[in-house]
Amino acid sequence: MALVIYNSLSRKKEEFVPLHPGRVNMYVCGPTVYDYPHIGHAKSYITFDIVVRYLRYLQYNVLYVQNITDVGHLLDSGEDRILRGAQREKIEPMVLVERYTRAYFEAMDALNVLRPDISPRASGHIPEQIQVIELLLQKGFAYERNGSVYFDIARWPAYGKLSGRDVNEQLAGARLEINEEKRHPADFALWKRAEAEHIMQWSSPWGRGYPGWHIECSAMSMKYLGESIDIHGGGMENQFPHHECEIAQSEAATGVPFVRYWMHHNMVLVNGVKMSKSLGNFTSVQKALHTYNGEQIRFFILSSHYRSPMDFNDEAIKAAAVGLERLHATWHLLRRMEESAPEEGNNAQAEELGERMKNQFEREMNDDFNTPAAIAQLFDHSREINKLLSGPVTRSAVVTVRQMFGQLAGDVLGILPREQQGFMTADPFIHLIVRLREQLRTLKNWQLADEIRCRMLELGVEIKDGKAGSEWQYKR
RNA sequence: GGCGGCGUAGCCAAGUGGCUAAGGCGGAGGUCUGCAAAACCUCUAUUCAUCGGUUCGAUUCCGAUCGCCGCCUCCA
Repeated sequence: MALVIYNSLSRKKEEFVPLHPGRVNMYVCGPTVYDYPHIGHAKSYITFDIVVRYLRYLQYNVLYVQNITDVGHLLDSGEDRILRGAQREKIEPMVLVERYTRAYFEAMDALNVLRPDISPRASGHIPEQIQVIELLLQKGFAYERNGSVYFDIARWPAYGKLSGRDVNEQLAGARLEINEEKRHPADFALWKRAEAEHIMQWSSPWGRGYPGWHIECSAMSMKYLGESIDIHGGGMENQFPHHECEIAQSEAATGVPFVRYWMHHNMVLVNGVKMSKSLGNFTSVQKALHTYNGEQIRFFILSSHYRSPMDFNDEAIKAAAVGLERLHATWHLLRRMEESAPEEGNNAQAEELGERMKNQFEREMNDDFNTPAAIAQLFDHSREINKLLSGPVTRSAVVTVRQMFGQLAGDVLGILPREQQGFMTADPFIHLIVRLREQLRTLKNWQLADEIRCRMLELGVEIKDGKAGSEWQYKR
């Protein structure tokens, strides 16, 4: 069965067919870097990390662009978020941007989110944005007023097709004061005139100013991925107005469809309400990482579907983390058996299991990246593997199953423990201690053996004694 | 007021017009075992918010009601 993706544009699941066979161009709305990333960001970027990883698993050549917004994203008060943050921390705006861009990547690294192929910054693409705005003015889709440029909604009847809205029925100025410069209340800024005190400003054909929030995505998407792209991802809260504006300005400028598949993930809730910076009820990724490790947070996020809301609470994460231990235990067992299993014997059962693991996992993932169902399959596979490994088994059988398990749970879902980096880890020393302790056990020196096990656990290494010897793993 | 989503066991969470409603956590019992843990086996929703309708048959489709959430120019 082929991959099916829920397309927000049609509100249906559609078979995925990329514009160019074998390659996928994908753009995801990145963070505005004025504060630490929170769990909501984690859900967003883990969601699209899975999309990229699975598409690559399916042998697509994926080019993944995710912007860094560092200008033009305004608060209700009209202040730029970046300038506000810079004032708060009493530093230069670009120092703030650099600080939180790094914090963002560090957090995503900890969550085992692969970095995008390109992470373009809005402030580094002012000429490209001006170019798109000029094109829109030439074609008559935009107008200039007092040094600001607005998109003319009246010239673009399709505005509202993504979010199912009729702009004329929306309450004009429901939350924001009506801007007298606009012809229609729904017209949105492509370029804003900068007052003298506004530090972040650039020269433009319309005077000193700065770009509107929406235009960066259109300009950078076009620059790196072309006029029509396969997948554009983002949060549901950005469906309107942000993505609606992107479609309008992009398609008005190029005359071709902007995005083939729009993907929107649902929100993270805290006690039933949305987690957001503006509500102040967010948990930063850094803070969550004090309590849980990256795989645990990632696994918890993947244990509900990306289009479902997710309530971030300790009870649920702890329960998920215990479940993840089962998958890790199977992984450790596979790794250990790979070294100890004999060469001789029959592999038919392992071949059959590996094939079934692959088919069942793909069946779930092909259904709009159904990670909770795919994880459920892994639990079933895990049980089967444990049973297989408790009987006579050959090394090549173990390798077959280990490779498949590693590919599905590790490469695609990214929930297996990662190899330690660096030229030397504690592993060989732990291994030595475990071996020595095994000798104590054969001598029935239970007291000392138990003390070593207990002290090692305090140091974060769990030792389990089995019939065939002792196993160990890091425990956090 | 407009647009969209959700309500499945003690908790988390898939799913389907009809055979036994996945999986995880928790709980109960068992096998194994120096102990501990793991692993394995068995059990743990006559029922899918409520009420109607369509249908031979609905948790699934339709309508209404209740509850919760998001968006309506700030957000991942």
